[in-house]
Amino acid sequence: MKDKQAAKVTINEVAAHAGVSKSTVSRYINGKLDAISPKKVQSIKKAIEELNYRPSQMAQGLKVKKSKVIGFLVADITNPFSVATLRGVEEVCDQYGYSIMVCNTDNSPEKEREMLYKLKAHYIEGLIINTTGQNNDVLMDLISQDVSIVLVDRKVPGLKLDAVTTNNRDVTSQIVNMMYDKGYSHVGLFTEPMKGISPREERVSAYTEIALERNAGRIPFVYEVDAKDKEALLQSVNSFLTMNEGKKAILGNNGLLMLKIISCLYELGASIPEDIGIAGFDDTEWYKLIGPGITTIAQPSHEMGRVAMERIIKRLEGDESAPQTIELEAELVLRHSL
Amino acid sequence: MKDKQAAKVTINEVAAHAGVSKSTVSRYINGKLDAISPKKVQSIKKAIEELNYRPSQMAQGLKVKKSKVIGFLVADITNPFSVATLRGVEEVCDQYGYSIMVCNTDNSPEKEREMLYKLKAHYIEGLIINTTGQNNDVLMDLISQDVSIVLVDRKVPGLKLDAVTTNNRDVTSQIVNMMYDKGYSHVGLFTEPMKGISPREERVSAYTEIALERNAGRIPFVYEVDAKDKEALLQSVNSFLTMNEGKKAILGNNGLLMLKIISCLYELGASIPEDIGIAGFDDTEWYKLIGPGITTIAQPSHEMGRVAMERIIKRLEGDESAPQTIELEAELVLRHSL
DNA sequence: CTGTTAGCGCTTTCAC
DNA sequence: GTGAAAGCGCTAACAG
Repeated sequence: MKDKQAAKVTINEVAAHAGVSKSTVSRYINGKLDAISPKKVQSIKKAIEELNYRPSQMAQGLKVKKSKVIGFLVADITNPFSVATLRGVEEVCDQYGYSIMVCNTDNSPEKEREMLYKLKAHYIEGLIINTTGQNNDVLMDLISQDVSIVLVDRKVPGLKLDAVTTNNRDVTSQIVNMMYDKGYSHVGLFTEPMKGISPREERVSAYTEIALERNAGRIPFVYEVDAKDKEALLQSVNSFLTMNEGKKAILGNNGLLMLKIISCLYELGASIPEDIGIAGFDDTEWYKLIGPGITTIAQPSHEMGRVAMERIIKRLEGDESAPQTIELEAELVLRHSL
Repeated sequence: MKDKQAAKVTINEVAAHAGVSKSTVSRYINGKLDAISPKKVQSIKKAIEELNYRPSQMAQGLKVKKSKVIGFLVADITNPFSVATLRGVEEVCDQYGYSIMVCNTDNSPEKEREMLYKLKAHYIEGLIINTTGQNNDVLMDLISQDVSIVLVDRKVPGLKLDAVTTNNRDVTSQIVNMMYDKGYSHVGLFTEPMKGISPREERVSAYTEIALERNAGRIPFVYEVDAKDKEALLQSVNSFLTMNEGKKAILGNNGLLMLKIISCLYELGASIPEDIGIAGFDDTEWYKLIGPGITTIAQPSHEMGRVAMERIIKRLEGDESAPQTIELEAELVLRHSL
């Protein structure tokens, strides 16, 4: 390590420099200006500027049990949906002086658990989480430690927590109906394993309901696939594509999966929407540039992040009202893939 | 606030529970096991498990001046390039028990400065930054505070810091040459304002050099545009497109810009590569699905994140060698947009 | 208004 | 081996 390390300036130096006690400096820092004589305010201000002093979050935090950091725990930060949400969270964090600690879980409950403990050790004040649903005990522990939690996108049954989600059921019904209206007799839903993940389940359930209703007698086509298993996915897509009847369309359960499905379609030489229609969830700017433009359900992910963080701020400010789940509206973006 | 708050379990409870002093527990936590009698090791282990104890990072940090957090400061976390890098950083952070604090600067030097101070207040041990280059003083201050800094993607002249970059010049020359080889007589480079940002400058300079060499007498076509100003961009693209001579191709300086340019091309009804060729930097999975597939220079962004973080770990472990810039190889991904 | 004092939860000499 | 004590940088009574 370097030893020419300039000692960090502390409240003591400021106090000495300004000729006051550190309590007074502390008061100044905490904005209790009207409890300090104007001249001292001036000298403290001057000292702080000259020394370029910044209070240590660690020391402050240790004392008041407030770290000014909030945790953002998602399955995969690489997912554009998560990034957009993070952006929203960040905007309001910034506004209130909070910092964000970002963690990936890769949908692994064990990793999630580890991360939760890590975040706890950092005394996070709030947590925005896209949970696997397998660590409710740790979540409860965090709650008892006074950290404010809000679930984004995924709700957890039996966990009374604030949540911000989208109207998955409605919007799924809407698009599935539209698909049938457009004359697609066979609409297949591709989804990653549900594993109790609420938005996936809601979409599947809404789809199934409409499929049953509109397509009497034919079983709904739900393909549960692993987006990472390219071969298997290709198989599934191909088997759906080559069923020898009807006009077909695929509904993809999320953006990442859509990407894989479209790749498969290209590989199989199927053209959109002539050979097969397709629509999905999430929206990225790229969607409009792919094929004829992909019709999709755009989630207000950025907004979800903002709302989630605002909820946390409210909680931190003392709001004790019952947990609520805020459902934001997803938007159907019509392009030409159907 | 809730008052049923379960007190956080501290080292004292553990000590009491295990019937030892807190010094001994501290020794245990810090792995000095051979300095503790085996039976005490057992009882401490048991106590920790039963109480589900985790040492407070804040308290530890305050004492040893190590927060176990590293800062990740980028212009725009929404940029896929940044996300991939973050992912890489995260992997190695995880491995060494570090947490990441993520901040956006939006390319604003003022915001960057604010964030740097914020990060400093959190006693970050390391910083991975994609800098505007306008806050070298704060960076130096951080250095004097013993935080290890590594620049990613963007180098800063005059700042002797570790950096990880890509071989922009080489790879740009390569692709530009290829474009001319393919018979494009007019290749235009579209870039966002250079403002001293090294990769942009390097690419423009490499392009200019080749353009001059291969296209004697014709001035290079460098369009400096604002990716956010849709109208102006459309203008520029159109003016290049409608020059009434030669076979044309565009080279876009980064992924975000590419997206906008391709949109413009679609809007103008130009088809790729018949009416105009195009190639760019960065690579996202979507590139292969757009038009005929976009030829691009894929940066090893994930790898860059890993390498950057590994560099920090080395520094933190005491490596005092001279700052080095590690240049990773970008890869030319040939598809059919040229 | 302002300084003194006592910790926050941990690490680290320094004795025993 | 192990505990007592001091202190990291800060805040929060409590006097004055």
